[in-house]
Amino acid sequence: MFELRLVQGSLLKKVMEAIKDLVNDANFDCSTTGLSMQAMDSSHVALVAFLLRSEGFEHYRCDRNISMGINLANMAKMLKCAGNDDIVTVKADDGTDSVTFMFESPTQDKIADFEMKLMDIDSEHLGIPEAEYDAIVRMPSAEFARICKDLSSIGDTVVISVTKEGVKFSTRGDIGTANIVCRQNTSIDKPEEATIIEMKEMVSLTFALRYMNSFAKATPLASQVTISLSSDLPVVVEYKIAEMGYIRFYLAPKIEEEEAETHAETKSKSEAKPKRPKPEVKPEVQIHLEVEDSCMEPAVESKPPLDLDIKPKKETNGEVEVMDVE
Amino acid sequence: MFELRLVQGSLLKKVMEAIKDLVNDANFDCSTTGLSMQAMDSSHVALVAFLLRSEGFEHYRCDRNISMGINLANMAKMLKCAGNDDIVTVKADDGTDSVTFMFESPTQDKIADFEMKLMDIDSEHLGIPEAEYDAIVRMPSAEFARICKDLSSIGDTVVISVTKEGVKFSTRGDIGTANIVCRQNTSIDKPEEATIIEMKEMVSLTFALRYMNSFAKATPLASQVTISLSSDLPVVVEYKIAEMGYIRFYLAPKIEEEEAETHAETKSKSEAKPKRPKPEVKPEVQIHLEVEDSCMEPAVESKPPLDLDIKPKKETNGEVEVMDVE
DNA sequence: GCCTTTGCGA
DNA sequence: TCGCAAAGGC
Repeated sequence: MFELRLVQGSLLKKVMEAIKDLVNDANFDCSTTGLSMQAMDSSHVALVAFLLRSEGFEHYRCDRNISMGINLANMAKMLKCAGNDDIVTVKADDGTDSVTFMFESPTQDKIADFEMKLMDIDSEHLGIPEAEYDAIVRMPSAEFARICKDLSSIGDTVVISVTKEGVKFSTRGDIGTANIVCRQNTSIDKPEEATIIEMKEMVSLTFALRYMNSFAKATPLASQVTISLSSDLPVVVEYKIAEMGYIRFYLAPKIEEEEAETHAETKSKSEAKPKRPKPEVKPEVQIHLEVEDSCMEPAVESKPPLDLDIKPKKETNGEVEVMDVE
Repeated sequence: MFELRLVQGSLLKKVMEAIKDLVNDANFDCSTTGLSMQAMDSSHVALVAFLLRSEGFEHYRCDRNISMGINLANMAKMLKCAGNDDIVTVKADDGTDSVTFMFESPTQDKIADFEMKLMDIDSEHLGIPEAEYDAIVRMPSAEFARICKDLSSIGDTVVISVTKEGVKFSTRGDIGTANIVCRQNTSIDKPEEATIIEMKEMVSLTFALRYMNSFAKATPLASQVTISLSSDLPVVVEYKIAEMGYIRFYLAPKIEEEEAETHAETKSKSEAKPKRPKPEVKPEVQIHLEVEDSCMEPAVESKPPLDLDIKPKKETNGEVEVMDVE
């Protein structure tokens, strides 16, 4: 049987709110390591992964590794019924096809339990190799969210360009162009407002703002966000969950059109971005984070999917290996 | 070249929010006097004018008078990307067909620049003659906004009647009638809560609430609103912008039906309102603030447009005469 | 945490 | 165009 108890129940609610719009159904993997999930978004463009380590729970018991197939919208619905101060307990008995959520009000005056049917979901657990990134930007999560929201009122894609001095977010749309530069700043007294850039190579990559805005739903989980960029890898947008783990979003860069580069103000930096080198293809199953087909821009030629260097691991018998890279 | 810098950037945002629903496109006139705009609303029923005097800006430079054709919705979109505490810089080089907005966060850690295409807009600058008004009401802007909102849930038009004692806002609709009377009150200690009436003649005029509610979008700009009424003139609803200027809305009164007057509770006062005397027609272009054709009341016979005594001035070569009546 | 405001769907 | 739900401000 599997059981966990979390005093700060709002945390689970926030995790669900952050991913439910991106992923429809996913397997929640429960092991001695903790509770984790990994799933591609419904259009196979982005990948979401979170981990909540067992040590972070007030109580955690996992007799055997199990995998619970969950409809995220339904689970979010149920968790919405928990008060923000409620203590949440999640319980799944072996051999049943349902999971129970229990919400206890802080005063213990109100106790609710919700039972939800589980689903059978085909999915393989992907081992995502840790990579070296050309640039890692750490900045206030609220600022990142604001920038993505603002830019998406002008254009559909964002070019993220990193230099030693700062990070620039640019877009262009029918009504004009926009550039937002965030300077590096190590505010010691307010570390949550710091913007810190670790850079090996200058990098400039293009992403669909639509997905960035989805990722930014995780903002309530952490005051800072970490954006890891490399020319030939999907960007990683990570929110650390205090004391427990993280939620990470992966998104393949858009291949910039030649025409688009002509306009780019960061032209000189574009050499830092090699033209989409073919990644070494593993003979096993290929996992694709596909370049989004935008029905808004029928003129833009649809590009072949970007191969991702993600090695699939066959998940056998509910046995799960949780990747724990910190 | 033209450049202005405004520490209180939220002010420009508020001006845009106040007018963007009323006017689609308009010329922004930049002269040594300041930045001003004058435009009729898209259905030619109301007129909007604002002035921000050059002295009010932290920096103001205008080498030659220029007129920038702006799509207000787009400009509002861009200004929404400015933080409320941001310092805003607006820049337009001569001979370019675009304008740049720059937003600096208070800490200078974030600097954004937005470039917007300008448009070619035909419009003549109207000299609006200062008029003598029968009655001028000054009252808290929030109260005026609340009244217009409340009344529009009952009826479509408001009758504003001014006597020495106070101002009455009345409406009637299918579900009943409403009258809201605001007494004159000179609160010395809280001048922003005062309601002050300067009256030469009793006056009672009818306006479309729809427009009044649009005007009330300017409420965040000033704690007080001034409503100037005369029987044969458009009402002026003015919000002063502290230290800088004003935003003014003009709206032609509706011609009351005889039937409507029968119902009017202010019947005795209706003599103060001469039956729509034909204004002296200037031989130049006639500017009409047309009486709105309400598709809600097909039974009401559409009246001919009310001629307004507004003398158009041909705007020549970007030369602008800013009316500055305080 | 509540309330106003804004964006979206009917 | 109105009403509802999510989001931002006090």
